[in-house]
Amino acid sequence: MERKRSDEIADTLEGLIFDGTFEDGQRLDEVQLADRFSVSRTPIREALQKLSQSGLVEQIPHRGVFVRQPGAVELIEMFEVMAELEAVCARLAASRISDEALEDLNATNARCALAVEAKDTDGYYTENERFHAILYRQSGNSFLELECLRLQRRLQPFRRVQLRLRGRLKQSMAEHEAVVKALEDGDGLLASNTIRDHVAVQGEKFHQLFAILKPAAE
Amino acid sequence: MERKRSDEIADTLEGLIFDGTFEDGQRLDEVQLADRFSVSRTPIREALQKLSQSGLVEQIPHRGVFVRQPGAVELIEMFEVMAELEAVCARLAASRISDEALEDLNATNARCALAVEAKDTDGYYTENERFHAILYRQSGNSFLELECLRLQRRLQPFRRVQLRLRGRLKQSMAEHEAVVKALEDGDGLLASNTIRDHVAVQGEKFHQLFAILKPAAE
DNA sequence: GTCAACAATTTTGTATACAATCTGGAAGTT
DNA sequence: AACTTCCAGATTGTATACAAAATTGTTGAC
Repeated sequence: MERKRSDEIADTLEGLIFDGTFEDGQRLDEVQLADRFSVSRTPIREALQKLSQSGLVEQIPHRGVFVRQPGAVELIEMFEVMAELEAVCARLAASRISDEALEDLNATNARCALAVEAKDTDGYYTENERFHAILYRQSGNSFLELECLRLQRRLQPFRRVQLRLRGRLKQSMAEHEAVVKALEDGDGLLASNTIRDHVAVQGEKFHQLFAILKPAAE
Repeated sequence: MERKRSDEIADTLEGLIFDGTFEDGQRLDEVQLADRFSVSRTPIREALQKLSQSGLVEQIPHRGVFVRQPGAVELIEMFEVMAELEAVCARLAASRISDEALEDLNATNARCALAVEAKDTDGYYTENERFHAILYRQSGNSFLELECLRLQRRLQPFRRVQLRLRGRLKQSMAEHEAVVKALEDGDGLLASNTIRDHVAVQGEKFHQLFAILKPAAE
């Protein structure tokens, strides 16, 4: 499967923005990037436009594109929306989910538990993402599923950071189990509230972390 | 305020897709469009990429971009998500809304009523959009507000069609008033449920309309 | 010394030229 | 006759060239 060069570049740039190589407000010079990737300006511009649509950079006509890292307030807002979207997924899933998917959720949770035991953060992270992805799918609404995946992807780097907090992994797992339990009981409201808190707490935890890290960076 | 030519083209193309000039599955030929707009392929490509990100067209590498009109199922899904997002806005707004904004909502509703009297569909539509926009804003979450506006914009052409249905305008107005009432009482749950039904019914109505119009088009 | 206007440079936006890839059909083989 | 191969045409993706706009630096007047 061949992809376009501009797509690869978009992915690479996305990574560079996520990991902080490009800091907030920095202008991304087209010719510099073209030189760096050994291509012309054309695919660079296409890549930047794609990032602009995702909200990772801001494009100002005749002035250039600038990295746009979300601030604390915006992050909290995004986590709030993520929490609400997942809550919707859970409520809808409660009446639409299949037995097979419930089984799948349990299996995923079991693998999560193994990863926690083994202190395998990466493994936990993968399974965690899978857990949420199943939930999105089981909302029975493909459009909602896609929107959730989109936002999840956007928040990915920030979710990851806060998993380091002591004891968060075990608590997170317990919350997952509570969600599955509620879904098994067909209790949409409970499932909805549980997952909302589960996600919202991540935003709050991140906020704390942010408050700690920010002064240190200056 | 100077805009880029490619942005204008994107808007124009969006309109042409909305009003059905380009039908579903049709390939959008770059050179043809370039000729039509009297520009080179470059701004055309930029415009098409933008539309691709919005989901109005699908871009298949080395094959071209194709118009992608949402089918009945996808539309219902989108309306369901819109309903849920607005429900979230209402719930959040119930505890965050300002007296001033409440006043604004009432004023907008009053103008809606006038438009209904005058059979001014366009006027009603404008005020209706404003009503919802205020609600998004009063969620107190800018990110949520933007997401709502984005989806609203996407559904715009389909919302408009279903307003023609007999008696829908009056009923819609009554629902608006019920939402404001609930917000004034600080009853987030009621406001949430009311607005959800208000939006969801639009999706259902549209579905009916779709079922009627579809056979006629063939 | 400060501010304003203007020119030079840099950078973005668009046009054109070229390369890579896909589509469709004709020719040839089994 | 059906299937495969390969070539020609068309179309997308990328490179380069040019035009328009903005930033920056300099000069000159007050």
